Amino acid sequence: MTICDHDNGALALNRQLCFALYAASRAMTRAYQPMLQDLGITYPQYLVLLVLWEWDQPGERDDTDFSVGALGGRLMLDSGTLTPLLKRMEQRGLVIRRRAARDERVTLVEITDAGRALKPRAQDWVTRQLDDSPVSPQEVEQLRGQLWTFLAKLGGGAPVSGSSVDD
Amino acid sequence: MTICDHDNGALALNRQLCFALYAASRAMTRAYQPMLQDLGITYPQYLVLLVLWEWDQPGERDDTDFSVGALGGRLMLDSGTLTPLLKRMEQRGLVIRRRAARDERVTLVEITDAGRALKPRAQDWVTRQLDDSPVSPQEVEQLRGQLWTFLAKLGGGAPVSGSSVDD
DNA sequence: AACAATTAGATTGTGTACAATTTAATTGCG
DNA sequence: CGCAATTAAATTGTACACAATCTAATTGTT
Repeated sequence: MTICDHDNGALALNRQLCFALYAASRAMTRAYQPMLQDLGITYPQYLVLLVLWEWDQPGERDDTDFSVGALGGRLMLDSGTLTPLLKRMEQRGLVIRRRAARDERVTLVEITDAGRALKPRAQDWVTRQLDDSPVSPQEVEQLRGQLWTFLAKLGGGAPVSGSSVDD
Repeated sequence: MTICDHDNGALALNRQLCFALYAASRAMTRAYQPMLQDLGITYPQYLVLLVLWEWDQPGERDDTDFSVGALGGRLMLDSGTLTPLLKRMEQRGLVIRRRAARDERVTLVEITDAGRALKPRAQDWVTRQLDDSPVSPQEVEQLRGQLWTFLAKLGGGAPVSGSSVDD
């Protein structure tokens, strides 16, 4: 039983980090569904809001940097994903899209009050989850750290580049 | 600088385990692209093949268990995802789909020789990657373990259920 | 100024994910 | 047996991902 002569070697599914990541990522998305459904948004839209909420702090940045490109850089998503996603968010009144005056190629993304209004609700939910999570804050912290270390070595792009190394 | 009065608290993007998982999973898929393109398959199709290659060992299981449902259980995917994916794999000659004789509701999935032929090529690539990876085997192992621990606590389903706890 | 090269998004096409519904086969029970 | 519940896939509809291509605006030369 413990002897596995059938040589799947490096290819055993359970041995694959890639599958563990894939499964864990989808399980995480699933775990967010109750909140997302309550807020009426999808998971990637929620990630967009996380960025916009950060950008919405007074005097954080030059307004001209709130572009589709900057958003994509932060989330590592390209325009093929973000453009339709942002259009849907615009239809729901969560953001406004407009061309930059100084460079008409650039589309600026601005959060609306309706978008801001979702923040405390998300915050409450996340805080509540962290409180009665079966996973300890230390475990979460360690896993998150390892994932970013791993991502950096994959050349996938750093979690943040510069200003707000806030934790 | 270390004081972040703009209270994003629990919602700072970089603090989100969910985003780390999401980004890492997509980065991993990206890392597999060269091989996948070479084999002419997609990432989820590759995961299906990993399962089929495991099932393809002599005397491993009852044939009647090589169903869409069993595949979905292993990969945590439902028929809405698997059915079209398997149809595409069938068109490329990698698998055969047929109804089970004993229960016509069940669709059995069988690997073909063309599907088997991809295994050594994948194996070579994965082995090569592990060899000159910037991430040590210990790191990979630890991360993988933590992800499964985490997944189990999320209630996402165990990596394997029963027979082949082979590593 | 003129024009090739670059850049930022948008578009197109393919392939997942997954909720919700539908269809067909099987099971359980009176 | 007969039929309501269950079960397994398939289907439908919405929303990502991402490669490849296209379009329009800008820049860097000469």
